[in-house]
Amino acid sequence: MSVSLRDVAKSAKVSVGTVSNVLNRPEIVAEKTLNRVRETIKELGFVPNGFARQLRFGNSRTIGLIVPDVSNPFFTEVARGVEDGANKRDYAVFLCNSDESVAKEDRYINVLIEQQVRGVLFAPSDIKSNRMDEMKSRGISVTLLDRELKGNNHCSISVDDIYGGRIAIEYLSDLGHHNIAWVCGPDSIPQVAERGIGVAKAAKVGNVKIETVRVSLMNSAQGEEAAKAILALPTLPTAVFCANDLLALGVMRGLIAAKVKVPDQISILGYDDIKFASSAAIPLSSISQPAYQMGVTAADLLLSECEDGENHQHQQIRFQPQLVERESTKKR
Amino acid sequence: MSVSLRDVAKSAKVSVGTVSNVLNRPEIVAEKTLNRVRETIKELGFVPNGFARQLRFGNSRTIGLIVPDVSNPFFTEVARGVEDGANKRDYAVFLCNSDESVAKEDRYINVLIEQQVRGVLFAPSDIKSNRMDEMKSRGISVTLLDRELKGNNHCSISVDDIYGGRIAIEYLSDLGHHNIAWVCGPDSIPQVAERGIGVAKAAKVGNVKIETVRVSLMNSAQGEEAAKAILALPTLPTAVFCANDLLALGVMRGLIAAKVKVPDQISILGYDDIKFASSAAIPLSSISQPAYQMGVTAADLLLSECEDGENHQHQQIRFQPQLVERESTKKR
DNA sequence: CCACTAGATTGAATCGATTCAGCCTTAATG
DNA sequence: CATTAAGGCTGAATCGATTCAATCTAGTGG
Repeated sequence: MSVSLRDVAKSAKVSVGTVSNVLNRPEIVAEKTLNRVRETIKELGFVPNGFARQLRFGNSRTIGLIVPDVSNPFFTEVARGVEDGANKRDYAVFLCNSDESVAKEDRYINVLIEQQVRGVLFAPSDIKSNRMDEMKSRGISVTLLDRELKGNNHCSISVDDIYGGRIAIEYLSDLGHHNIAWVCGPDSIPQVAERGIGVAKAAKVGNVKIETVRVSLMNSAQGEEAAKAILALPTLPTAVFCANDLLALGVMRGLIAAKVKVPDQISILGYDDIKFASSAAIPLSSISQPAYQMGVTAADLLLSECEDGENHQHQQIRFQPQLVERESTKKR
Repeated sequence: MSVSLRDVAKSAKVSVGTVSNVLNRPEIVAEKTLNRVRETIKELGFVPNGFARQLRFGNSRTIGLIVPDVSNPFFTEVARGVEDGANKRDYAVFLCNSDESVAKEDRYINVLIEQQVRGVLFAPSDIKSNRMDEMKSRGISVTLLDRELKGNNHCSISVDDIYGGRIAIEYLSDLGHHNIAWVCGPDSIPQVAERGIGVAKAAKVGNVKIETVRVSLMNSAQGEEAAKAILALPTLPTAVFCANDLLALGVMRGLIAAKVKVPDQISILGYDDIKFASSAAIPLSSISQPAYQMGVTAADLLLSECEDGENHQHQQIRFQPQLVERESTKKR
């Protein structure tokens, strides 16, 4: 069925060792032999069997990527970045969606161990998971994605959500808004909680009044609900900051439906800067996370850990979100 | 570093064969031995080395997924479906982005062959690629994604884009629109060309006048340009059908900016039904493709081909897109 | 007490690429 | 001509799990 190195050797009338050398240390093989063997390889369509190679080496050129859900736009971009970063170094990526289920995560970790991946990029749903140590002890490097862990046992890539919340309020405050609605989901989502902390901090410093409007799900339908709640507030805020863009778009729709002029009467600021933010009716200002770049960096970090081995220094890289100003926010 | 089956055997004072039997055919091992060996396995934290097993078996439990770009919303959903479908059968998925580059595709195909994947889900940028046959000849099943190939050598999963174009125009025509602008990208994109064929067919039957507005890129900025072009038309159409949702959102923005009432004066219909379509200022009516379902089905199809072997019947599955009616379209 | 059987266990051979000690040429040097 | 060195090349041993023919053990029946 499949052509083996031995077949090539036989066909080219050299030993297996020589064929192997042609592949891995061509410089020590005589020109003539080199060409002949290469010819034969092409002729037979030989591709080395990765298993055998990896069995010998004891490690592969693959990594695992465990995220809650690739179809979440943030992770889509991260995944794309990871893939590019890994590809650059000639690694292949296993895509694993955990759906926030620890059980699914566990199964995947087992699969990845069996596949002897070199490392894992992991956005755990439960940070307390002890399986990270297990992977470590099996020689599999682990880099945390979008999470951070106390101590210095792992590399990690995360976003400074507190900072993101802070610059959002600072920006709105600079525009002259001192009465702002903060539309967010449940605090059980760490990102929401952190952004909220940033909001509170900046509000204190800037002397801004914050009205918190909490919804259960962070989608645009709930955003419309939030708009209603905002309109029912005793004093109408002049700006709304939403914990994500979908909420913001819902709020926008709700406000426009109620004949509120955006941004003239109320400014709206989102979070995430999803691709469609700029395509909205009124292009949405948003806090952007460098998701793609995070993915690339994560892959880089993980693979350098894999390849440096002992003398690797764990790093905690924290990305700063950035304000993207569009048309949904305006000076008061 | 890593514990091998041999280590377990030594520690439990049995032969390697017995340990292997404990793992794979526990029913033929004596109760007492079974327990002792299992104990030892747990004690040493032994996990079998997948490479060795796969080297022996000659095949893995992995598949490859080659798409132009996972961050394209359609493929994001497909990928998610594929992952779920594969996971159900205990397969892991390699994610590969080709960026429409044949060279990158080629490199990935080599990687996948090396990894001895069981099968590949492939959305080739160039359908004429002969590497599919090569994979076949290596015993790797190939299922085409979102492409179809004459002949009956491959399974394939695709969408009936002609049908999609047709039902779009039929729907608009039923609403009383007989003067419709068709906003699309270059015909070199097969999907665009096919949707256009459907449009033309339905127009002929329904006696609808179609104005084609062609743009170079299918994003929302170009959609705004298209809106200008539409407004400059000698007779203003009463509906606009766009080749994808981003274009449609751009058109929507352009029309609204020009004080055209949507949908009262002009209806807008998109294509793809991206997640964000329902969150638009005026929720966008669109032609929806069952991307997630396509992914699941593709994985199923591929894996049943892998597992059935000889007696597998190639199937060409064609999904029908569906109209999703929202608020951007209205009876005239 | 032997023969026979079923059940349990063994361990060498296997998969395919890599490695490395050692062999074979050739060329250069004394 | 003998010696040495260097460059090429070889092929057995290796990685770890699986397989299967061969061996061993205990139990039953004659």
